[in-house]
Amino acid sequence: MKKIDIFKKLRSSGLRPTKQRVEIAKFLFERDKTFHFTIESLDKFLAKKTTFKFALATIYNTVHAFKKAGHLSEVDVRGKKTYFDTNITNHHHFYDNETSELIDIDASEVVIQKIPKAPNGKKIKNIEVFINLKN
Amino acid sequence: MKKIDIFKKLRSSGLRPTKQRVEIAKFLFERDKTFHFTIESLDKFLAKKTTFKFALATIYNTVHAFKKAGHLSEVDVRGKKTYFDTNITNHHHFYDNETSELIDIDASEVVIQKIPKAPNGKKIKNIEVFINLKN
DNA sequence: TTTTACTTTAGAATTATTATAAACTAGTTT
DNA sequence: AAACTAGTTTATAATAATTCTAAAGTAAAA
Repeated sequence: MKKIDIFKKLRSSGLRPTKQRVEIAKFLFERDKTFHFTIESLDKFLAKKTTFKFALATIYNTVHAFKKAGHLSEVDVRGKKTYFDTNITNHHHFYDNETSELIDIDASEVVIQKIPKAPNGKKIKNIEVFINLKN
Repeated sequence: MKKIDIFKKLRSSGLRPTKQRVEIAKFLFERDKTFHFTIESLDKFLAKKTTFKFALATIYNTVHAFKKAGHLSEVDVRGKKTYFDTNITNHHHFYDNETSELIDIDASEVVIQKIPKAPNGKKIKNIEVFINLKN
């Protein structure tokens, strides 16, 4: 993804392309594979990669802005920290408890044959399959 | 579940049947349906139901002791609070985002036809299906 | 009944996250 | 290009959930 695309992505989401947002967006979206992270890990990655500093609050703000704009999704993982995912398509996850690592599973790789119907008055919003791994 | 069973349950898990643990165990396990709760909600329920006080730390300790002993399971729910479940069988959940409520789905009600194989060196520990609900 | 090891408790500490308010900056207007 | 305006970053404070700590209490063993 080119710089100009980053700018477009931000603009189209009503986000001003500030120095920090561009840097975070480049780090998150200029890659081939999907990327999973927590705010803490993102902060560390950015500290290594770039010269200028990011306030933690800025990282929180920016990541949530991206999430709100639909550029990131949030993943349900047991634990205290919130995990984010650059893969915003409908998909599932492996979770490796030993390494606390998430691995994407393409939606086509999981076929569900039978599912209960939603309780009265409710509809199914989405189905998440979470496969816990062990060694 | 009778009081004597509660005692046995605690004993067999290496837990001394103290006043607090017995009271919490009775509240959690003397019921027909499975029960979902957070520490905060359990604290409120106990405050209503019983006369003596429970330190929050005791509730945390006791719930974690029950979990460690296999009497409770923890549920992956996005958000800050940790959810627990008195249903320790292999099963799935509906999650109602409007009410923050969990509803059990029996394992037999979900049939998965296709699943990817675990990454090299890893094995599948368990599969959790999480169905998000909307109105 | 004395002892010992485990528990409870209140409060402090920690961790993740969100709020705040001042300083700053991008984009627009002049 | 200078001035303006609205959105942004920052450091720090506040909040929320959870864990830690050390003293006081209690169950079970001796």
